[in-house]
Amino acid sequence: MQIQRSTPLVNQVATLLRQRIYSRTYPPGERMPSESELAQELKVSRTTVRTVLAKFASEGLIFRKQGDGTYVNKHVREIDMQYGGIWDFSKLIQGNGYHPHIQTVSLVGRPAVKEEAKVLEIDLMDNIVSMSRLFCADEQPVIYATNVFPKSLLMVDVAELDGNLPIHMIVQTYFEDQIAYVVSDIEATLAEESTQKTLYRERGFPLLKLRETFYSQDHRPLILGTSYFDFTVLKLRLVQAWGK
Amino acid sequence: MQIQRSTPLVNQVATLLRQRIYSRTYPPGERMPSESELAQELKVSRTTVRTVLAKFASEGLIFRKQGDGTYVNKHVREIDMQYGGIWDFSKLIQGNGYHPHIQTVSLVGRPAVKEEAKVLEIDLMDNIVSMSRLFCADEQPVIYATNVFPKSLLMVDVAELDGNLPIHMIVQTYFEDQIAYVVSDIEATLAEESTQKTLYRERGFPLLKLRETFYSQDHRPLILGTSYFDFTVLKLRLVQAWGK
DNA sequence: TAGTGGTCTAGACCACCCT
DNA sequence: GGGTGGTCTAGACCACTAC
Repeated sequence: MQIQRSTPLVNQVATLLRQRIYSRTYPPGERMPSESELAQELKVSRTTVRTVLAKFASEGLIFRKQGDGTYVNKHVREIDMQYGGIWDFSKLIQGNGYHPHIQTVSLVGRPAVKEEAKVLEIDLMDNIVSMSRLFCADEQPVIYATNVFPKSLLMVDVAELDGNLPIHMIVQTYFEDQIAYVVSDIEATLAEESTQKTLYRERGFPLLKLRETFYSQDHRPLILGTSYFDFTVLKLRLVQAWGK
Repeated sequence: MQIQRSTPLVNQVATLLRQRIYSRTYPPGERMPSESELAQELKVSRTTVRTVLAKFASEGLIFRKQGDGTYVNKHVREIDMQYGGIWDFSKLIQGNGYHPHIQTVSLVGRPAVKEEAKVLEIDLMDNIVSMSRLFCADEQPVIYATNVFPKSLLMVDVAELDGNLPIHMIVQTYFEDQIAYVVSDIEATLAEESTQKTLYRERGFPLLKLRETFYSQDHRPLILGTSYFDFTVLKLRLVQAWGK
């Protein structure tokens, strides 16, 4: 009868409309119902509908033409891939159509070196935890990622860490904190014997290198990540909508 | 010709608050005035203020804590850089602190090859225009970009093209159209003699390769771009805010 | 002209955080 | 308890596009 109020209306509406778009109830490239029609059908205010549509537009999922209507992006499939951000590697692998698998290569504690201390805003030689993991797409290794973080953030013993969790779940579970934003520098590099040869490709093969810093809501750096990325298997794709 | 309409309130508010944030009137990491205070001071509704703050939050410029307040991101400086998107190379160069300069290397018409025809959704051998440009940061070459597009989109003669314009201005001026969104695939590659050697670095130097497709509002592909990017000079940095 | 999205308002109640 | 952001409403007018 009435819509449940357990979760916010905007979220419910967003979930519903997203489903309709991905299930082609509103086909790619076609015009979808007007704001007023949606508001009437879902028994919510036009403002609530607009909040959701604005978010979709900023993701590039839909496009809106004043005086005309709202259209579903013809290339939804490609956008689907990057939904969730480029730094959630498991989701990225799924988005590329593979089944993700994480293998923990090493998990050790050691003192921080200069650059780590600087980025993580801790003292030189403070204890940090370094976790190296190999992400596989259908058993094929595609990303080699090393994350380091201050040991002081850990609420549990290092041995208790579950290396299969995505990074934001690790923060949530073991730090009792939340990732608020990520700053990623994208570079290119060559596969070196020391780290990548056995994992990926022959020496000298070009790889993408991601240097990521994860921050909490109060701007504290939580994790410093360095990842090597085989783009021949996994597409690193961004969709950017113009303006606002 | 001047447009009559006064600028929308949300845009005015957005511009003002952005200035205050970048000029440190609201210092990085500090709490800024509440929504109600801002609404009162600027004599607009709280909804209008919230629309602007929501946009800022999605950019990672501010963070909001329910029951507490709104905080300016401590790392505003770094976020500044990517504001405007990663595909406006002139802005990107400016964001890195350099003065941008564009040099047109070649501008020719020719028939489309297979992949170009497919991506641009035209027939094989249809006429296209290929424009190669070198972007410099303080006279140092950093990006080599080739853009191809169907000749049929051009409203003027090829000779009239101004190679100094950013890509979205070219679309606006010569296509009488608008870029609505961009799909970018990011790859790594090695500098080759044929294209990059004289422009960038020694052969075998790792470069970023961007494959971009620019779309109009009605989902027509406008331009296919292939760019080689020297990340040692120019940082390719992304900021992603977590969920919402 | 009818209908669309774009802008904007005033006010209500809620969930949450601080002291 | 008092203030903050989060959610939501009902309604108004404007700018634009298709017909």
